[in-house]
Amino acid sequence: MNSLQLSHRLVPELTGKLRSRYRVLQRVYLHQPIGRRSLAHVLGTTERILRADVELFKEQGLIDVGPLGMSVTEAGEALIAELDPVIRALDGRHDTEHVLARALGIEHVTIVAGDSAEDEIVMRDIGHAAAHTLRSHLRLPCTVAVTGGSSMAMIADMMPRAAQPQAIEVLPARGGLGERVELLANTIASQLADKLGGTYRMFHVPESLSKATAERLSQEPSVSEMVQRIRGADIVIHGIGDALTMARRRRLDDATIELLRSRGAVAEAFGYYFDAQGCIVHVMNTVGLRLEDLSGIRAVIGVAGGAAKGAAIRAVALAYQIDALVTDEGAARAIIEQCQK
Amino acid sequence: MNSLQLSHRLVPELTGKLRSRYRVLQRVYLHQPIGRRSLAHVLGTTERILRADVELFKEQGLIDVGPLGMSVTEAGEALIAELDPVIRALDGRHDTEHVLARALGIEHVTIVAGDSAEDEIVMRDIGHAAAHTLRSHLRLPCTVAVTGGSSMAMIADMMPRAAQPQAIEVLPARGGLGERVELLANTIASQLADKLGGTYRMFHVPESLSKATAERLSQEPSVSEMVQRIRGADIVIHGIGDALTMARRRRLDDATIELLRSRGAVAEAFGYYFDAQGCIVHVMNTVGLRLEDLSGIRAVIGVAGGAAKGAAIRAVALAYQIDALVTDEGAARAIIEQCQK
DNA sequence: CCAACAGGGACTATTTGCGTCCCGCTATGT
DNA sequence: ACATAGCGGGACGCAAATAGTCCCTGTTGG
Repeated sequence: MNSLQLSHRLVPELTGKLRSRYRVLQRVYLHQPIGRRSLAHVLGTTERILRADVELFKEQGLIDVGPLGMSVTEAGEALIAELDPVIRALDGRHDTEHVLARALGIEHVTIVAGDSAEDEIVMRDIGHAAAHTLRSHLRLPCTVAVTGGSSMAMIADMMPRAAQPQAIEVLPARGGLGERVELLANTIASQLADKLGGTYRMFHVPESLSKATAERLSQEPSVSEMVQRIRGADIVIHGIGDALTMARRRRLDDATIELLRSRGAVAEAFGYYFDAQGCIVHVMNTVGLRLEDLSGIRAVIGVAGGAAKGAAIRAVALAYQIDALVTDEGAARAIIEQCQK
Repeated sequence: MNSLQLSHRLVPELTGKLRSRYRVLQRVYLHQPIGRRSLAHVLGTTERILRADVELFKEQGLIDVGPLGMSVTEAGEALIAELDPVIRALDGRHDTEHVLARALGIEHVTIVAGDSAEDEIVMRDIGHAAAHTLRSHLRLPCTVAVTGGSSMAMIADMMPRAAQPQAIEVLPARGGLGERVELLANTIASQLADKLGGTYRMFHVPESLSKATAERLSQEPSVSEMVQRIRGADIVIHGIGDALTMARRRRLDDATIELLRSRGAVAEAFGYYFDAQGCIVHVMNTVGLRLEDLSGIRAVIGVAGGAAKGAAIRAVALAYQIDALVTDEGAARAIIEQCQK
């Protein structure tokens, strides 16, 4: 029982204020630089009510105010980091993390507050937490394989920039997925490498190949070398998608979509589609990381948020061994509900 | 850095409330049963302002309200105990304790909030803390020697009653001191033994004997046996007095008082008078514990509070080895001031 | 050069907190 | 047995802190 929980008995209004102020400070951090007005809009409160908080933060030296808006100082950033586990324990996320860890057989689960489906900024927080998780798993020298997707893009965005070059190589886990360039694994690998002070390699392989073409392509020396590198990565960090959403985003043909639907596909991860029991129901014909490679990889990190992702997360956790999961309260609730059924 | 100190950055108004509420709850505990009106009077606030706190405590199940007033529940008592170190650290007493411990060469110093000279209830708190200290030093079976005085009486009063008999023998350290029966070492020994579930022995020896009579008395078998027991005690817990105050209370003759004054006596403990350097300037001719016996005793616990006792505490700390000191902020401040001179 | 958004100030409405006075109840002492 | 002192709790009204609203000025970026 820590001192805060004890104090809660004597000053119950404490926790509410602490949480709300933490939330405000964290939002400033995630949005910085940002003005009071937009912050108020984002947080769903009024501007006036934020002024009290902002003035407090300012005199505590937690934020700087500039012409572009507010941004948190180093001290503020440190406070956010130090207070994170406190808040986490305070609203029971710490307990939920353990429940989830046991239910899914994942060693380390991190749940950020909110639901990224309802509030897009929660995605940034997931990115922040996932960046932290990734960094904690790095052991130099190190090869990191990444997938595409919005969660992954956010990780690269929220990753703090390394002061010095580091012996890290970032690779895309598979050929291109998705259509928007900023969500491609190649793009994300380059951004992440940039932030980490490491190097990256691109991997240009078209999607939806015929099986024969894919195999021939794999035998090309340049491709084959990349595939070797990827399969020998130390860390894989990947998004977890909803099967049908991903299928549509990849413009799969109607027949395949119907196949997925009929086989009860709920989850997608690096080109594999899984049903609720974690069985593979479909595989994309692309080149790169295969499911069977995962067992040889030191750390497999999954990232996904939003209530709709609950089923998908649970499915992939059944399908293969995940070492660390970063998600949000929305997804966590959904998973726990599913497990109780 | 604990969670409360971290939270203080985001919710600074919190600590003030926590402290004041803790103070209120603690006062209820020390005065129980007590009504809102008298509590308000004691705390120097208004009744109305306490109502908010009291209602909170009630709904938190920390106090019971009865026709005789309020009293704290077991849960409340536990909370007070658990929160004590938190508050102690919060208002810097924890640091002061370490400063004092180093300055006086005492291993364990406990400082309770307030000044018992200004507020008599602080004496109860000292008693409470000293009772706790004493209990923490008990190793059964155990012999405890006690002196007289108001501090000591308060310890017996605040000592929680043991559920079962325990192998503890409580003895008066020396012959009777003081005039009021409730402050006599014999009385306190019996009360303390009662609370601890132990046994006690009385020791009736008149004060201010001639040296010859005292020596003859010591050779009486019954007296001699008691003296042996006392000198072999495991724990000595004693009050520390101001020299002149004690001299007057014991109705010493004017010549002796003048002697004490001329020799710069500032402190008194179990019949010995010390100057500011800790040198013995006078000894009462009574029978019982001698200064030289202290070195063979496992734990010597000193208890004294109030700004006026500062010099006395410092003097006895120089005179002999004290293992644990229980005092208040008033005395602590006085000691630190003295040391800086 | 101007539109947009930044922080900060001023005024008002609302809520909360607190002082004050009162009542009914129950132990306690005569 | 009764009077009384002390208990908790209710009610009302004022004052102060809090929050809503509107406005002003400076900076930035197209």
